[in-house]
Amino acid sequence: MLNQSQRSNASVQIFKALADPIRLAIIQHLNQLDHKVACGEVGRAMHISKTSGSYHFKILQEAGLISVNKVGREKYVQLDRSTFDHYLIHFWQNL
Amino acid sequence: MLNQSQRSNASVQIFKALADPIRLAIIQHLNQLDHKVACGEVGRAMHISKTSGSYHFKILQEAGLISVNKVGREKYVQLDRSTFDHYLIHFWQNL
DNA sequence: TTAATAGTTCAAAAGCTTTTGAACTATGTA
DNA sequence: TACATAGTTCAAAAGCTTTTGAACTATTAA
Repeated sequence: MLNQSQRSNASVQIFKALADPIRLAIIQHLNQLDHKVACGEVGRAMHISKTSGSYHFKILQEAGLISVNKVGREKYVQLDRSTFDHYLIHFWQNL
Repeated sequence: MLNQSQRSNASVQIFKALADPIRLAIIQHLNQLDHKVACGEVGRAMHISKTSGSYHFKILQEAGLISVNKVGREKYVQLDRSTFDHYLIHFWQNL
């Protein structure tokens, strides 16, 4: 039988990124704000350590669920709604 | 910080169920057939052991992504599209 | 009966994910 | 300059998921 990477594809990566309570809470928070916000500020609102925040934002970014831009020492993040649309809203078309 | 079960909720369970290449392949297969089919038949089509099949169907069922009915010694499964609609198609409304 | 088939359960092993704290880079401020 | 702040990286530990084969239940067929 095939191993993880042999079967892996983009949908699996998206759903793994969504399959975590902290990351869903981050998404909910970013959705409510609906504008760019610094990682640290979000992390503080989630009551997680900065290391843990860094880890979760990386997973969301690699899945294409957030877009990122760095300004000075701060990293601003924002939802990338086109990815949600593609994999969730149009799930059956894309399967 | 909270542990897994303290944060867990239904969306996380759904996305965990979707976050696996074998289970996505099963969903794809059931979607194409669009009628009841026995677990064993699906498992054979996926080239997985029956133990592994039993494990994956349990996860899909507990997430509410499939409905199940047993006839004799066979267990027939079918997609529950209302769950997909609720958590994927209406993702933002439900967040 | 006996044997075959569909599926489940169990515990162990293998594999993957998440958290942690310390050490780090880079930028901004006094 | 020195110090503070935002975020990253690393390795180890803790925790969770998946696969495996053997043993099991229940049903069907010869």
